[in-house]
Amino acid sequence: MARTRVRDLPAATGNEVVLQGWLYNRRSSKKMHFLQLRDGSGIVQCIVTKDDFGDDEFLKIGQIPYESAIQLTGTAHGDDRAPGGVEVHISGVEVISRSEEYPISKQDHGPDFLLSHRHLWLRSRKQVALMRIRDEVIRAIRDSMHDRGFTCIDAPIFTPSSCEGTSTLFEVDYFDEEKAFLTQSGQLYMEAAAMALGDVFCLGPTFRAEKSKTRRHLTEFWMFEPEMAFADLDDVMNLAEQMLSTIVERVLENRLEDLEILERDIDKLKAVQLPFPRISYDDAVKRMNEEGHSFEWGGDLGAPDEAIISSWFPSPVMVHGYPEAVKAFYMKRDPDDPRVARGVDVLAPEGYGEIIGGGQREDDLEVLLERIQQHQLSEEDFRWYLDLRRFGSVPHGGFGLGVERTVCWLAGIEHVRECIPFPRMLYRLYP
RNA sequence: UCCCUGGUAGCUCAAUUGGCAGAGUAGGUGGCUGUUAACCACUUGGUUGUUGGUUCGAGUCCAACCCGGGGAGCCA
Repeated sequence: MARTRVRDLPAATGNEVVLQGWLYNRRSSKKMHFLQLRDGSGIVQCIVTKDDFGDDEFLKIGQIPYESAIQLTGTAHGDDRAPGGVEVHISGVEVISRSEEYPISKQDHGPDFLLSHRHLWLRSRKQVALMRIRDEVIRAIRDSMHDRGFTCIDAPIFTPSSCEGTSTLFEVDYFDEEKAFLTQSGQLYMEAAAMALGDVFCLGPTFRAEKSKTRRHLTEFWMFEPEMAFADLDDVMNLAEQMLSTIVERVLENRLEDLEILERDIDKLKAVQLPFPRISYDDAVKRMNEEGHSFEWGGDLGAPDEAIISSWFPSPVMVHGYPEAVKAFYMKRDPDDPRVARGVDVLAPEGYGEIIGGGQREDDLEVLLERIQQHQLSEEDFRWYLDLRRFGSVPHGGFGLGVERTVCWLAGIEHVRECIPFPRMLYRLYP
C-alpha cells in the first residue's frame, strides 16, 4: 500500500492509510496514546488505544523515543478535537529506527546550542516553515524572471580578483602558485551576459570575509542579481519594486500557513503596495535633519539612519542618488550633478534594513578608466570588464537582492542566520 | 578591529553581604476520564568555561586566557 503524506490526509478521510515519519511528540492517558507524527509535509495526531493493541504493545508504544522513525497504519478521520481537524486511528505501529535521546526539546534553547545542532534544529516546526518560505521566494524570483523574458546565467564562484575592490574576500589556493577568490558578486559577469542576451539574472551563493557580527550578516549568503542592457536607473527601480511586490504576493498566496506558524503579522505584508516610495538621498537627509536626526550630506547611511527612513513608509523605500564618493567605482554618475551616483538602495520596512543595492553602471570607457585609477584598482584585472565598453557599450543596470535578508523580513525573523539552511558566520562553520 | 554582555545538571535558568549548589524541563518509575508545550507523584543527574591569585571559606572578588551572544564599521 502506497504511503500517504500528512498534507494529503484531509482528502483521505475514511480511507485506510500508511504514514511514514518521525515521532514529534506524545501525550498519553491510561488507555490512549496521542502520537504526533511529523513527515515533512505536516504534523498529524494519531490515536493508539489499549483496547486495540493489548497491555504489552500499548506499553511499548508509550516508550518509543521522540524523533524515532516510524510507520503507522490506520484510518483517517475528521475530528474537531485534533489539531488540524484530522486524525488517524492506528491499527499498526512499526518502528523503522529507534532514536537515541533527542537533544532538542519543546522548551526554549539558546542560539549557541541551536546553531551547534542546526542539522537537527532544521526539523522543528518553525524552521521547516521558514525553509518553505525561502523556497517560495526563490521560486517566485525564477518564475517571475522567466515570465519577464530574462535568461538565467550562472556567475562563477571562483574569481581572479575582487569584483568591487572594496570588500575583504576569501582567498583559496588555485593549483600552483595562483590565488583565487570566492565571489562577492556576480554583477560584473552579469554585465557581460547582458551584452550577450539582453536581460539576464543569476541566483547563487556569495561570500564576504568581513568580520561583521550583526543579525543582518552572513559570510555566505544567496544573492539574486538581474542585469538589463539598454536600461537606466528608473528601469532598475521599476524592476526592483515589481520583483519585490511579486515575491510578497507569492508568499502571501502560497505560504500563509507557514507565516502563521511563525506568528508573522500578515497585515504588515499586505500593506506592501505598488508603487513603492522613492526618495532621493538629498531629500532623505533633509527630512532626517528636520526631524532632529542630524546628518551631514556626503556620508553613507548607517543602519540606524536606514531604520529611521524606512519607518516613514509601510512599503519598502527606494533611496536613490547617493554621493558618488560612498559608492562603488562602476556606478554611473548623474550627468546633472557629478557629486551624485545613479545608485539605489531598497530598505525593507520594520527596520529590516537594506535588502537591495543596485543602480545604473558606468558605460563610458574613459570615465571608467579614470574611476579604476581613483580607486587604485588594477586595470589589468578589469581588462575584460573594460572590453564591454569597447565593443558596443550601452546604458545598462541592475541590482543585487539578498535572499536571506528578504526572507528574514517576510517571515518576521530576528536574525538572518535562521533564513539559510546551514548558516556560515564569523566564528561558526559547524555543522 | 572596537564597544557592550554572557558561560552553573543533557537543555532553559536561579543562587541575598563571600557561608551546605537549587528549580523547571528532558530521562527513569508509578498514576491518570480524548490529550493539546497534557497533567499529578516519586526519582537519576554537578570538576559552576580554563588556569592562577586573594580568603578560615569563592558560583560569587581579582588577573590572564578560551568559547558564545548583541551592536558599530562594511555591506545584500
